[in-house]
Amino acid sequence: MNIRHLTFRLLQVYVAVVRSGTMSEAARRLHLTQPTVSMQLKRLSEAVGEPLLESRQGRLLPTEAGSELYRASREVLGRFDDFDDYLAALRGGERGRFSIALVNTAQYVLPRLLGPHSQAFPEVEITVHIGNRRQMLTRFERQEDDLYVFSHPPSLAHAQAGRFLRNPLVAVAPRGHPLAGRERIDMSELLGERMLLREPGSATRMLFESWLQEQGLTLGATLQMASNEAIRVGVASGLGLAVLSEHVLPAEHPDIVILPVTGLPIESHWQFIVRRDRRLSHAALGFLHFAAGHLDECVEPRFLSNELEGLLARLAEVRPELDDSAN
Amino acid sequence: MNIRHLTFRLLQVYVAVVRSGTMSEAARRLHLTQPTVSMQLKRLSEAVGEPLLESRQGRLLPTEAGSELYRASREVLGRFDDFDDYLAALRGGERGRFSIALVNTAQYVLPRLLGPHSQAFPEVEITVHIGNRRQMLTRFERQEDDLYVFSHPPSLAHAQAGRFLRNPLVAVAPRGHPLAGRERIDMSELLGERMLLREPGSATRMLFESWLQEQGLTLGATLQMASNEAIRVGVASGLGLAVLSEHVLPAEHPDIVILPVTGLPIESHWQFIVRRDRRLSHAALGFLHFAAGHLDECVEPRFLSNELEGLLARLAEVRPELDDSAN
DNA sequence: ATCCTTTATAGATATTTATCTATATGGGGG
DNA sequence: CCCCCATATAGATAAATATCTATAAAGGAT
Repeated sequence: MNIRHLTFRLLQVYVAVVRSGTMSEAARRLHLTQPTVSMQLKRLSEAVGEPLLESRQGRLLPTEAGSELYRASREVLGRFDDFDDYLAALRGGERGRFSIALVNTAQYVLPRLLGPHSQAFPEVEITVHIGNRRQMLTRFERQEDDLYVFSHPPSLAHAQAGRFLRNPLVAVAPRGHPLAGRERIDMSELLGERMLLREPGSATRMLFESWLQEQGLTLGATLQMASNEAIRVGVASGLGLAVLSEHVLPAEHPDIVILPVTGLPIESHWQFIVRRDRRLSHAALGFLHFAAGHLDECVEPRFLSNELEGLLARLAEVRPELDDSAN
Repeated sequence: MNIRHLTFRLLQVYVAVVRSGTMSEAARRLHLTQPTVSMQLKRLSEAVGEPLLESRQGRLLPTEAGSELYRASREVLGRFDDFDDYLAALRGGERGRFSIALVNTAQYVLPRLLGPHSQAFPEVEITVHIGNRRQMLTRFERQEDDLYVFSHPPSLAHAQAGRFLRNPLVAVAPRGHPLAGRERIDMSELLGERMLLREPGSATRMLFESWLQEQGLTLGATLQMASNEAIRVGVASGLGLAVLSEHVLPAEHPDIVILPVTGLPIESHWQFIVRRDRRLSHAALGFLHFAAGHLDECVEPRFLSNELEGLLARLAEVRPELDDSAN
């Protein structure tokens, strides 16, 4: 049997003929003319190298080889119908896989979105990468992930961004600190205190430092710690003060107070970043849609800042071009 | 996904590419040029409507959709490989189905061939039809079977024949009959006896009657019985004499004797008859081959008359033309 | 940066496919 | 014996397929 010139269409026609028992009838069902069907069948028969049908009292009945071909055809066509379903699920974002890279601080809120999404789409497999801003930038350059979360996007030449959450940086002190009761504090008053800082390369530190520079201030004593968690605990236990994302504080934080420093909080926003040059997986796109629609149910209202619809709209515009050129 | 323009060839190429991880390598293996493979892949990708492969550190790795397509392709190609095996078995006569129509008398010997054949090819399903000559002729006209066994073939315009077994008709009498001890008997001496005859339309009766006519003889009293079995028992129990196929007698037949009538036995031969206008199923052809090769092991040497090789040679000649025109 | 390998695109062509209309052929039922 | 339905063949054509060679572009490794 010569499999080379076997098309799925041919099998469809054949199945239709076996089902209806006559070529003319099959032709009508397939919206083809009878000679067309006749030819197709002849081709198929030649490809197989055996007669497939024989006329018995006006009906076309499959021969031995024909019956087996019919079985094979149905299985094969069925398999590709399944594949079609699979594709549909993939396209609907109900299935598939994507990876997302977060800067450290975002890990305090992203689970609020990822959790409900997994609930809604259990077939979608998500890989989360967490690290500081510098590490995330490297991943971004290497195009290792579908989605990225930054406060300040890297060059937008190759990417598009959409804000979704406020990320205010606040100054914190241990409960009982001398400044804790004050109604208004100037940053300069804090410079004498030891400040706990994240490592260079952290987004929080970067933001804080550039804000200080704007204010023309310089830090006194500092202590570097590699995680927000460590800093929070450090502050609570009197190691020093710090400026960090409000999201890092638990809902209840009896041992820590936020200082009403003039000029704070430093406002920043987390945003989803999507590379322009990498095709976004359906699953990732599905997640963005999910986030756009359910963000308000997943985070506290005061942090809401949902500009994802805009991002989705822009993505939808660019997509078609990519579709054709892609691989 | 547009299944219309999906060919098996395309899937083969795709599978080769996924396996080797590069298009160039796949092209070499398939004895194609690299641009060819590139184009094919592009077409496939368009048919599916999704990118299938992405380049990761120099290797082409399937995307989510690509992996599923790979799975589907392998299953589908595998299914058709199986179909190919099935066809091969069919062609080799190892599998399939055929039907054979026998005149009554032949049922005493045909099982000797059919049995061993079934032993050798258990996957071949055989339908046997048995009746008298007239019934078999009707089946033959209607092309209801693959093979027929006659002593005297019908018009050979639409058929080919090959002898395979002597079918001598002998005169029999009950043991102890007055003529039983004689060394030579003339047929005319038997005409006074009552003769047991098969029904009109039976081959045995037809042969016997035409022989009588040649000899210018006419029967006296007759008694008609519908089966060879009945006649044999009838003769044994003294109902009369008969002329019947030697094959009808069991190996040991203590209550019946064969009379040495001058001019007997009437020589005839059984032959396999194959219609020219109906394509012979592989299974039937396989049986003829089997018969040609194993006849001598299956029947007593004195009945042997194997001219099947000639039939097979003639069939092999005609076949090719049919092959093309056959549906 | 530069070279090598891999992939993609362009341009070309013979073949095949998919499909039609018109017509011939053939087998059963009255 | 003729008519009707089904099937097959012929002839035609636009589209697509399968392939090639030559060349450009892209991505990694040195």
